[in-house]
Amino acid sequence: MATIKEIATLAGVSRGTVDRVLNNRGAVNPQTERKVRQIADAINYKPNKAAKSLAVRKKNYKIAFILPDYVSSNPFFNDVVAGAERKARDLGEYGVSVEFYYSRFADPAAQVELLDTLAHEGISGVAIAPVNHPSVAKKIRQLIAAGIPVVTSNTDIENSNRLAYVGSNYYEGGRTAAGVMGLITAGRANVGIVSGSGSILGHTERVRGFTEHMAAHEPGIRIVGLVENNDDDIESYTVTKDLLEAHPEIDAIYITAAGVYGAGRAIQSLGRTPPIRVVCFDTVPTTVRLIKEGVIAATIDQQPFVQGSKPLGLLYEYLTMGVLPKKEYLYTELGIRIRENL
Amino acid sequence: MATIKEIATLAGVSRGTVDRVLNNRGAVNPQTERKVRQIADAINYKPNKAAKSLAVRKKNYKIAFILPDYVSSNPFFNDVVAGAERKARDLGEYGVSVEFYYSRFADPAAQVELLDTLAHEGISGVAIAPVNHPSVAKKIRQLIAAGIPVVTSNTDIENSNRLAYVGSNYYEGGRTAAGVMGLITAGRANVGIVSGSGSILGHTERVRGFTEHMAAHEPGIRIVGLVENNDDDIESYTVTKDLLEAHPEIDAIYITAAGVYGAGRAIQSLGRTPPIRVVCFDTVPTTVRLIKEGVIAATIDQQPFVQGSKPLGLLYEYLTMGVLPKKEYLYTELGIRIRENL
DNA sequence: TTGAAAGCGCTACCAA
DNA sequence: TTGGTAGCGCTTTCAA
Repeated sequence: MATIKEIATLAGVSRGTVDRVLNNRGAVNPQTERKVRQIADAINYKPNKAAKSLAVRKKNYKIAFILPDYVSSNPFFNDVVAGAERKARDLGEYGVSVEFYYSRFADPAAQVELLDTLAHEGISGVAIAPVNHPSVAKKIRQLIAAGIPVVTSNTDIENSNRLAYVGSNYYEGGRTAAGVMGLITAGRANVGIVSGSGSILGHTERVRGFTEHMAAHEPGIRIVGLVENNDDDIESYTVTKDLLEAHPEIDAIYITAAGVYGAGRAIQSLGRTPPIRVVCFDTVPTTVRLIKEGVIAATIDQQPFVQGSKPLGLLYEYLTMGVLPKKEYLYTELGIRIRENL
Repeated sequence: MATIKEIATLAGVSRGTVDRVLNNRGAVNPQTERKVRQIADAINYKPNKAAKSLAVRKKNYKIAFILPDYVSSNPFFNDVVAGAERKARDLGEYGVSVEFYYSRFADPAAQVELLDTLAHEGISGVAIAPVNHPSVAKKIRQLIAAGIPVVTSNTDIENSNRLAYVGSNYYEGGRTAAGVMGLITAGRANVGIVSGSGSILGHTERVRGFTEHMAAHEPGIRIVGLVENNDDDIESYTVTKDLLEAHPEIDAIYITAAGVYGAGRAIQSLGRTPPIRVVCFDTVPTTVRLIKEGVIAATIDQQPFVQGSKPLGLLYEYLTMGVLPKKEYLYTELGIRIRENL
């Protein structure tokens, strides 16, 4: 384990000089620089992370995690928050603090203002589930330009220049759901789709991935109808019931977003034989219950815990070690869950 | 962020004393002790991990990872090794070194000797995929007694008193496979089982989990035969072929261990219609290929990467922070993989 | 352009 | 039973 001190001794310079070379700060005589670099990789120098994060502790890093305010009513986000809080505690033990903020959904102006305030209060980094609006993208670009790293979580936003996105690949999620549907129906089914909202990108992508995969690989599967539930369980219940009554031939249902419980209850109440095969997303408590009751065959999980924890981890690495995320798109894994591996 | 120094000031004692109290080293006046403890949790003291691991760096921790020597011929273990190497690199940046050892499979004496040598050479901790033999368990107990933490990976060993086990829950893996089989056959199938070896606990557990689940929940699924391939692809090819020829009624195959490629090729070569539904374990390259070709419907993944990385992480936490694993059994997740979410 | 030194929070050792 | 101090590897500041 080589250290800066060793390099300094070998090069016959001070530790400060070595530091300047290795971290490109301040000016150094090109001769010395070359010598130091050469020695550094000759002895395979790797900075000690514990020492690094101890030394920068004086900076008192503060990270903000901005979530939409509907998190409390959406059990999916419970797990995102749990992941974030867990990581926040870990980072606390390294001297970094995390604060949570909730900004009104569908109100880009409010989110922009919050970002602005945080920037002025000297926040060190930001994790955010952004409202998809150009004004938010612009504000994020400003933070980035001011040297404040930003990572998006759960939903991404274009042209924002954020460091990375941590979340689901919605299109692939749709394809995976299609694959599961193909397997459990042996390639023959009439599918009804219950989606969230046509104006939310993630939902439409999940529909697109599903239908495109079916069109390409499953000639025996027809999509016979699509309804929207606006992520509301009651609405979900009624539109699903209407859909099933209007299309008695439906023997499979694909639910792309929230409202799984409402749709599930509608399906259950009709009690069709043979039973309707249902595929949906996320592993919230009501969904677990419906899987156990045999109403839902499978659900696709998108690692909400990771969506909470990883953005904070990336910001920490960037701030204390100067390490950029390996990839711009850090997609969470698409886990297929059935009764037996819940 | 409270520090030891602050506590010392508030309590009117030295930092050394606070350290003694908080880490239970050396004797301290009960009065002082109470006072220090009280202040510590009044200001919610949490030790700084970076500082902790920097300070213990002088100890120059060395961890050994002992794997069976067949890892090189078993692609599943490539991922275990990859996970371990990745973590080893990370730990290197915190001043901890990791060395890999390969001990002959099915030779408990060799593994015992290796453990003994390492202990005498002053190893700090051991991660091991143990040979399941009482002599190995006994040696592990000795290391534990000597203060050397041991964590098992991939396979566990009874009565060894190791800190924790990181790996698959094989019984649950069998149940999950049964669940998948139930879904993709709509509950009607004649299943042939291709297992590894009746003398390897993991394999028999996967058979047990599968058959018990079928007996309890799937009246329409019959298990009509079981053959063993000894984890060899050629043997797997021939026994699978024989099984299918002896039982023309078989329309589903469950493979519990290695030899997936051989079995898959046998199934493929017979070209039955309707196609035989196949469920197996692990996501090695040949399995991926067979899934893409439509021969295998689904595979159950057991996070080999985690089996490599987590044991090292646990040992690091224990050695530098004195933190014990949260649980004794750290089961990896059972991920269902199909063509679309490989 | 460089060196010297203090300090991040914790551990460990020696002296009292 | 306690205090004082040096040191882990790195960053940062001040002076030269």
